[in-house]
Amino acid sequence: MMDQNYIPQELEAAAQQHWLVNKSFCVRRDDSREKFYCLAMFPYPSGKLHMGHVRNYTIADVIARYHRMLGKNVLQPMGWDAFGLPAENAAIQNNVPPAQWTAANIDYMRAQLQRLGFAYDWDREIATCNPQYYRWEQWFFTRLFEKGLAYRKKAEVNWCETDQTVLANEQVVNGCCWRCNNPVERREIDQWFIRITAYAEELLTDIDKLEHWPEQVRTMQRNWIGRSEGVNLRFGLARALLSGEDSLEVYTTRPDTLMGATYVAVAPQHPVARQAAQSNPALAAFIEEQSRGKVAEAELATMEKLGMATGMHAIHPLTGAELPIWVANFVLMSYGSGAVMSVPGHDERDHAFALKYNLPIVQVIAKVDGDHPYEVERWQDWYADKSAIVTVNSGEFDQLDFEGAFDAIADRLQQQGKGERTTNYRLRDWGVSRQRYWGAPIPMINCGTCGTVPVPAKDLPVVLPTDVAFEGVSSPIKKMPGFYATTCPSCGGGATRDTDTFDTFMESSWYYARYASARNDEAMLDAEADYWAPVDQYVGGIEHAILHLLYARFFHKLMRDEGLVHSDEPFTRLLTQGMVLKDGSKMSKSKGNTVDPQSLIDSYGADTVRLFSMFAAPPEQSLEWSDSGVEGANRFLRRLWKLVARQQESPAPALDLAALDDRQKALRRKAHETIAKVSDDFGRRQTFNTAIAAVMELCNEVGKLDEGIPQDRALASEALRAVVLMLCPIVPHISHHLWPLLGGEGDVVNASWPLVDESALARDSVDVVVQVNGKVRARMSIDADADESAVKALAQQQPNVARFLEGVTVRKVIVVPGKLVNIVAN
RNA sequence: GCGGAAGUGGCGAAAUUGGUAUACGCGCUGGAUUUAGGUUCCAGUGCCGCAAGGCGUGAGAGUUCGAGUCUCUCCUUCCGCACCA
Repeated sequence: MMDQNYIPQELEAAAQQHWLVNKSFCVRRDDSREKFYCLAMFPYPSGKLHMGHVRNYTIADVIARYHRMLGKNVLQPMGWDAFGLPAENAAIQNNVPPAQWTAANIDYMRAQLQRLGFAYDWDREIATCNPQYYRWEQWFFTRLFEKGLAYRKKAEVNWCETDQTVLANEQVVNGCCWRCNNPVERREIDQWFIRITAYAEELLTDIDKLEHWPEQVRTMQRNWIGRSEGVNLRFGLARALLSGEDSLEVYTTRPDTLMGATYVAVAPQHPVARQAAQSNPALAAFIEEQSRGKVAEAELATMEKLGMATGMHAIHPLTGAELPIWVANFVLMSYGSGAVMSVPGHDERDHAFALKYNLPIVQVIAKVDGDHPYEVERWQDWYADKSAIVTVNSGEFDQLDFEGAFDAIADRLQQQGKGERTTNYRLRDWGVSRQRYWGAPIPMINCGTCGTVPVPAKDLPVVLPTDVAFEGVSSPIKKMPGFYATTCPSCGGGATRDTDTFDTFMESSWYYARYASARNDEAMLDAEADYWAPVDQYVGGIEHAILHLLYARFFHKLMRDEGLVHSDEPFTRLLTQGMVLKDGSKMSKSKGNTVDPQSLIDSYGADTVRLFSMFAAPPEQSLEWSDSGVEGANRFLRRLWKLVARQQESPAPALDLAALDDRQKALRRKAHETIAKVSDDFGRRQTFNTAIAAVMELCNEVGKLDEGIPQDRALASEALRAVVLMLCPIVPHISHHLWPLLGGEGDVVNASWPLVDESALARDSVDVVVQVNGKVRARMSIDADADESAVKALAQQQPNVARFLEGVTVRKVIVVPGKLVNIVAN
C-alpha cells in the first residue's frame, strides 16, 4: 500500500540510488539505434550551484530523457570547466592552492547535480584541470604550431592591471575587463595566437548550415566576423619614409568615391604618424594621449573627432593630386591597414573632421533621380543605398552607378599596380596566452640556440605544479625554476619553458568531443568521438553567443582538418535559455536577490524545483522567480500522488471501449489529445510550460471521474499512465515511484513515450461559435459531419442570433468547419 | 547610431496555419473541514453595467467577413554591437 502523503526526500534518494547502482545513464555505442547527444554547457566550479545552473541543466535533462523515451541511444555527460581566475582569487584570499579549492568545489557541486537527479553518464566526467585532459590540448597546440596555424608575435594587447593579465578583444567590455570591470590598458607583449582568421570565411558561410540555431546568435556571429568587400589601394608618398616605404595603403569599401578623397587619415599608432612625431613634439604628445586607450569604447564612438596634420603628403593614385596626411583619433590601427582615404563629401566622420579642420569637401556621388540637390546634412539618407546613386565630379568615371564605378576604379588601380580587390574581416586572430597561473601550460620551450621549440608529444603533458603558494597576485610558476628550467628538445642545451597558460576558452572549445573518448590515454579523440559528434542538442546561456560558440566552431574545424572528426559543425541544434530573474532583475550576488537552490531542494524536493523551472516560462524566455509558484508546483505533485493513491484503493477493470458513454469518451479523447499536444510541445516546439499545463488540465479532468464507476477507474488508470510517462522527463523521481503502482513494467526511464490512439480523437459532435458581424452571439453543438448549408441554417436559427438579424439583411455567411460561423449582415 | 527580441488580467504566462482573447499556474474573494493557524476541498475572479449589452492584447492608422497574430507610422522596455573606413 502506498503512502497517502507525498514525501519527496526519501523517494528521490531511493530513485537516485537505483539509477546509480544500475548505471541507468551510462551509454555506449549502439548502431542499432539512432544516437542522440544532448549537452548542457559545463559549469565553472565556483562553489555551489545557482538557479541559472539548475534551469540550464534541467532543460537539457528534460530533452535528453525525452529522446531516450523515443528509443534513441542518448548520451548526456557532465564535467567541469575547472581552470580560471576565481580559483586564484580564492587561493590568494584563503591561502588554499587553486587545485584544492577547485577539487572541493567539484565534489560539492557534483553531489548537488546528483541530488537534482540529472541523467548523466558519470563514467565520462572530465575536469579540464586534469593533466589527462589538457595534455591533448597541449598536443593539439603543437600540431597547430607545426601547421603554421599557431604563431608568436609581439602585439599590443589589452592589459588588465588588476588581474595582471592579457585579455582577448572579446573579454574587453566597454573598455573594461569583463571580469573585474577595471579599465583596460594597452601594452606590447609577446603572445601566442591561433589563426582563426584563416577560417573566417568558412566560419561565416557555415552559419547558414546552422538552421536550428537562434537567429539572434547567428546574426551576432556574422557581425562579429564582419566580412566586407572592398579595395586595398596605395597612395604614393611625396617623400619616402625613413624605412624606405614610399606608399601608404588604405582599405575602402567605397572605391566609387575615390575621386572625392581630399585627405588621408592614419591611426595614432601608424608608422607614418610615428615618423612625423619624431620632428613634431606637439604631434608626439597628441599621439601619446590618444594611445593611452583609457576611454571606454562606447564613448569612443560618440567622442569628438580630433586630429593633427603630419605635414606629410600622399599622392592620389588616379589624379596625382597631393593630399595632406592627418593623424585622426577615429582611425583604428586594428582594422584594415590603419589608414583611410577620407571622403568628407559622403562619409559622416570624414565630414565632421573636415569641417572642424577646414579641409576641402567635394561631392562625387549624387542621387540617381537627380531631384535632390546635394545638401551636406542630408546625404546620409541616400548615400548608403547603392542602388540609387550615380557618380559626379569624377572625371572619366562620371555618371556610373555604384557597381560600374566600383569596377572601373578597381580595375584601373589594378592595371596600374596601385590596388586590388580584397575581402576584409573584423575578426582578429585569437590571442591565447595568459600570464596567469591556473591554466594549462603552453607547451613551448625557448632555446637560445634553436628559438621557439614545441614540447615533443612524448614529453607531454607539461604538468602544472599544483603545490604552490601565492605571493601577491602574479603567477607562482614564473618564479619556479623547477617548472621553467628545462633542456631544449632540439639541441639538448639549457632552455626555458613558456610560463604563460592558455586562455580557458581553449579547454571549453573541444570538451564536448572529449566526453566521447574521455578515458582514452592514447589519443585526443577516437572513433567514439566520431560516433557521438556532432552534439545534437546544445543548451546554454546567451552570454556565450559569440565567444565560446565561435571558438568551439573554429576548434571543430581544426580538429576536422587534423582528421579527428568528420563533421563540419559541433552543435546541430542550439537552445539558449533565458535568465533567471527575481523582482524583475537578474539574480546576482551583488543585487542580493539570489535564491539558493539547495534550500528549495531540501524543503520541496528536486522534482518540485525541476517542475517549477520548466513550468514558469518557455526555456528561451527569462524566468521570473516566484516562491508561491514553487508552492504551486509542489501542490500539483501532491495532487498527482493522491490521484494515484486513490487508484490503488480498488483495482481498475480492463478498459472496454465499446461500453463508454459520451462523458467517458470525452475524457478519453482529452487524454489522447493531451498526448498529441505534449508530444508536439516536447519535440517540435520545445515549450515545456505548455506541455505541463496540458498535463495539469488532464489531471483536473481525471480528478472529476467517479471512482465508484468501474469504467471510470479504467479510464483514470489509462490516463494516469500517460500522465506519468509525459511527466517523467521533468519529474523523474515521482514518476519512478508511481509507474509500477500503475502497472507499468520495468523502470519508467526505459519506458516508451506514449502513443496517441487516433480512434480516441474522433468526435460525433463539435461545438461551433456563431458570430454576427464578428461578434460571438451563440454557441451550438452540431453533428461533426453536418454539411455547410445545414450549419448555416442552424446558425441562423439560434435564438440570440435571430435576434441580431432582425431588420437587417444577411450579406454573406462564412463557415470555418468545426470552429465558427460568421454571419455578415447590415 | 546599427542590429535583434519583446510589450496581453493584480502576477508568471497561453492563444502553434488570420477564426471563441486570457488555457495552465499564482494571487485574491466567499464557503466547507479544523479548537485555531496551516493543509485540503468547493465556488467565483479582465474592465464597465442590475441586466441586455458594451469595452478590452503599448498608441494610431490600414488590409480583411474576421487581426494579439499581417502591413505602415509611432512609443516603451530588454539584449547585442558600436568610429570597421
